[in-house]
Amino acid sequence: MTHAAEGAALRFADLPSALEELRAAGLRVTAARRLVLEALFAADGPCSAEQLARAIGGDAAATYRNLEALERCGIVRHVHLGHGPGLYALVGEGEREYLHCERCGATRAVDPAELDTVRALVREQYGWQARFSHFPIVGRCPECTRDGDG
Amino acid sequence: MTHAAEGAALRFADLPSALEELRAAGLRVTAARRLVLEALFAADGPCSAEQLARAIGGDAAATYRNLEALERCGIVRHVHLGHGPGLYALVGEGEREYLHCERCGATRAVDPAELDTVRALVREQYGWQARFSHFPIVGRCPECTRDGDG
DNA sequence: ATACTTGCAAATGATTTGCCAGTGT
DNA sequence: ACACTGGCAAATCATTTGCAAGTAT
Repeated sequence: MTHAAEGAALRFADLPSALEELRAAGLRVTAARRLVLEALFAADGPCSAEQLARAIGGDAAATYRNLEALERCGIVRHVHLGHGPGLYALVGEGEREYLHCERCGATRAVDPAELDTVRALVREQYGWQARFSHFPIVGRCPECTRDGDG
Repeated sequence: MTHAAEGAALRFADLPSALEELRAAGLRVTAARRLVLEALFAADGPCSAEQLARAIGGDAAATYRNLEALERCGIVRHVHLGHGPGLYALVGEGEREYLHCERCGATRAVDPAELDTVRALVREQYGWQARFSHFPIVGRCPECTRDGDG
C-alpha cells in the first residue's frame, strides 16, 4: 500500500464528513484544517492558498501543507488557471474541468462528462488522455472571442 | 499605432531574416539578441530563459527582456508545459500547439490545423475559442495512459 | 549624440523546507 | 507520551524592476 486513498475516492458533502474522511486517512483534525475546510465550503469558487491563509488567519506555509494533505486524501484538488497561483477547491460531489480565458481571466467550470467528446477526439487522434481539471482548456471566452484582438 | 508588428506576422526561416525582422520592428540588433536567436535555432525544442541565458553566457534578466521583445515582434513565442518555467521557441514557419503529459513530462508538438476539429467542438459546445499554443492540452501520453495510476 | 540595452543587485510572487514549540489521539 | 502539526524564518524557483555604465544607429 502506498499510504492513503486506497479505496475509491469517497464522496462527501459537508464539513463533518470531510473531517471524518480526514480522520479516516490517519490525519489529525486540527483547528487550522477545520478552518481551511470551512473557508472552502464558504467560498463560491477556487481559492489560492494565500487567500485561504489570510481568511483563516493562519500562515501560508502551513496552509500549503494542509492543502497538500487534504489533496492527498481526495478532499481537495487544485487547478492552474493560466498564470497566477494554484487555486484550491473541494472535491465534494465530484471533479470539475475548466475553461479559462487568457484575455479576461473568466473561468467556466463544467462537468467532466461534458468534455468526453473532446477527450475522445484527442484520444483517437493522438492516443493521449486529456484531463482539464488540473490544467484547463485555455483560450478566449465568447465575449473576448467577439472582441477580436485587443 | 501601438508600437510594433502592425502588418501580418512575417515568416522567416533563418537567423539573417530574424535579425532583419528585429531591425524592421525598430529594435536594435545586439550581440545578446543574436546569441539568443542562434541558441534557439540550434535548439531542438523549446528552452527556458534560464537555459538560454546560461547557454549564451548572459544574465537571466536581460534574456527575459530580450525574449519578451522578440515575442512582441513575432519572432519568438513561449509555452507553459505544466509546472516549470515558460519555454521559448522560434515562431519560424508557423505556430505549434502542444500536448503535455503530466505524468512523465513528454510533450508532443502538432500543427494547429490538426486540432481544428477539437477546437470546433469546444467552440460549438461552449462558444470558447481554444488555443493550445500558450497553454497545452494536459493529460497522459499513450504510455502513461497504459500504465494506469502510478 | 541619443535612445536603446546590458549586467548586476534587489524586489516580487508562489511555494517549499527546516526547526522547535505546541497539541491531537 | 509521542508522533503529528502550526507558526516563523529562511531558502528556492521563476520572473520582474531599478539603475548606472555601455553600445547600436
